[in-house]
Amino acid sequence: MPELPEVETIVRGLKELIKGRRITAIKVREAKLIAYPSKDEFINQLKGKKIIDINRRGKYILIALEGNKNLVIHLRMTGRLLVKGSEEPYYKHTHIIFRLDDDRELRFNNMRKFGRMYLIDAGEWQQAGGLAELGPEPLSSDFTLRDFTLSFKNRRTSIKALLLNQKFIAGLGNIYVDEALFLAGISPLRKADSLTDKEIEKLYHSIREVLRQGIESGGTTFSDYLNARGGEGSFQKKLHVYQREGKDCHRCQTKIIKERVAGRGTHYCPGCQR
DNA sequence: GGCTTTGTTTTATA
DNA sequence: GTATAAAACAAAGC
Repeated sequence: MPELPEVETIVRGLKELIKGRRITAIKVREAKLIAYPSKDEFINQLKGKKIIDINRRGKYILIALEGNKNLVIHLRMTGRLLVKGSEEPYYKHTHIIFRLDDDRELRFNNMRKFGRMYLIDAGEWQQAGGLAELGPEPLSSDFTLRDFTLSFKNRRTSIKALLLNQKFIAGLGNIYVDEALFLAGISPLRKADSLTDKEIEKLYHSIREVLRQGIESGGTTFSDYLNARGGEGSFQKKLHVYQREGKDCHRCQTKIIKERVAGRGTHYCPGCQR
């Protein structure tokens, strides 16, 4: 599940591998993955464009192209962006292929076909799904404890649901929300406005810490996630609660519980998360 | 063939 | 308009 650390790892890989390259041809084998504009427009506008830079906003990948165009990509659950030599065999579920001018290819692989691509002009960010409405970047220096604390006002939903809300904070998904709440010692069932200022501060630091560690480990690979080179991440070895149902808590040896919270599989330690 | 998975959007309700 | 919860949706693997 590509969340902020996985997307960041992919973006860093793409910067090294394809920045400055030119797109010479596009093959679209599954047109529904292009959300905007039409398939024909998408191909026509991309052909021949040079890749200026690659960046990230929340879980969105932003590929800046010459001519003020931006290729925006969301991987959703099972999306991969892989850079391969054009002679290398395709993985299963390779749906869109960008041929580059150095005889390599950028391949959009997507088992469940949930991922989406958007090709937009400079002023068209509204066209790219929820990109324009994202909340703050948790690792940015602009993301202050003061703003985070203030944003809890009048929020009565569960802390789990709130942290998954991309308009509230960008980039967290099911894995890193569960891990951040464990580090902070806060139960996912708590109502957001029941958190004390001290708990919010703990959570603020936990979110940033777990995301930094996730990036340092190159992301979490359970079944699908791979970086741009096709390599796996290693953060799955450092998880405290996610996918550890029934196992002993690393801190207090209580058995980890899994239950549905906010409609999602939610893992936590009833011993040290209150 | 029903169940599971998650990120996001949609819908209904207060 | 805002906040929230629940449902819907995407599709493949088991």
